[in-house]
Amino acid sequence: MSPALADADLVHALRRAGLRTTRQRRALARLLLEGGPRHVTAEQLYAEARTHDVPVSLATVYNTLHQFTEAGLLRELVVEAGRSYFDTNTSHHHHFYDETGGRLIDIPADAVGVTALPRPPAGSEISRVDVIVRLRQKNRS
Amino acid sequence: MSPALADADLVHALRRAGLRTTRQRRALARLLLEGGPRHVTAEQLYAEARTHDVPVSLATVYNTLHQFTEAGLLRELVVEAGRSYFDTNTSHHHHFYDETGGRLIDIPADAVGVTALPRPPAGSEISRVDVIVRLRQKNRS
DNA sequence: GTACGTGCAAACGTTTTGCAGCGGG
DNA sequence: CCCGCTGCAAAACGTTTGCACGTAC
Repeated sequence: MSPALADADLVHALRRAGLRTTRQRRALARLLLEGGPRHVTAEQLYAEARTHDVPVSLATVYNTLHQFTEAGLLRELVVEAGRSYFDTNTSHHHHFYDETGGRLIDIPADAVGVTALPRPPAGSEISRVDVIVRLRQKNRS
Repeated sequence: MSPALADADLVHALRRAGLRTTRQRRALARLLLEGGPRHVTAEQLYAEARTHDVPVSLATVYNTLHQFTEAGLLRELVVEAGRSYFDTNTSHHHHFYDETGGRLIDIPADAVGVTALPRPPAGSEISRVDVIVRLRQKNRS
């Protein structure tokens, strides 16, 4: 269903990020990076790994997700209390969040204009602007 | 430091929201609504209540915050995994989030322009647009 | 009087951590 | 060979829940 990623590509991506290319990281990187942009929770990725017969523990999934995030391979999204999503699309963009189903949908960055923000407090600078458009099921009347 | 709120005002606000005017709710409402817009976590409010000799349990603080939110007296904000903030300013506006100190600062709604959003998926409508501008400590070089 | 609110402690789901052992470089 | 990574289990964290008692109305 998706173009197979060569092991060499994954190894390269990991090494560039300064991470050792362990079996688990390669497997998780493949699951994450294959098949286009995705939004996953740790639990989802963990389940997926086990489905694909990738022996990995939940703790390692969390560690790996955070390492990938620090390395710039992923972006962490917080839209709901007590749950983190990880987005494989690290470029600047925004999100719809379907509150009912817990699903995220990308919004291209250029679809949202952010004008004339107040100057950030002294000593700080903007690290990121997140726009989350929350969606509610429409009245089925 | 802040204009004392008459008990009658608090009672009125609660009754309008369809909530019984218990001692705890009156005390928490006073802490929340006195002294201008605030952003509090449940834990913060709990600590504050105890400081002010308001006997209340943490569970009741959570219950009350959610009831107030449902009643439209508060707005819940999720900016960080595993922590909810409650904003006493329920009008449409956005936020700076100081990632270092965990502090929130309001941004007036009209300082941010959101243009030409893609149409929401069929069957859903926009319930809210949250803009979070994340701040990082500037390089002290 | 009765339905709703409260307090406590225990349960919850997600995330983090401590540590012995494994394996990439 | 060594240091970083892994796995497990246990702990930590914020939050929710179940139930007996209290209280607003």
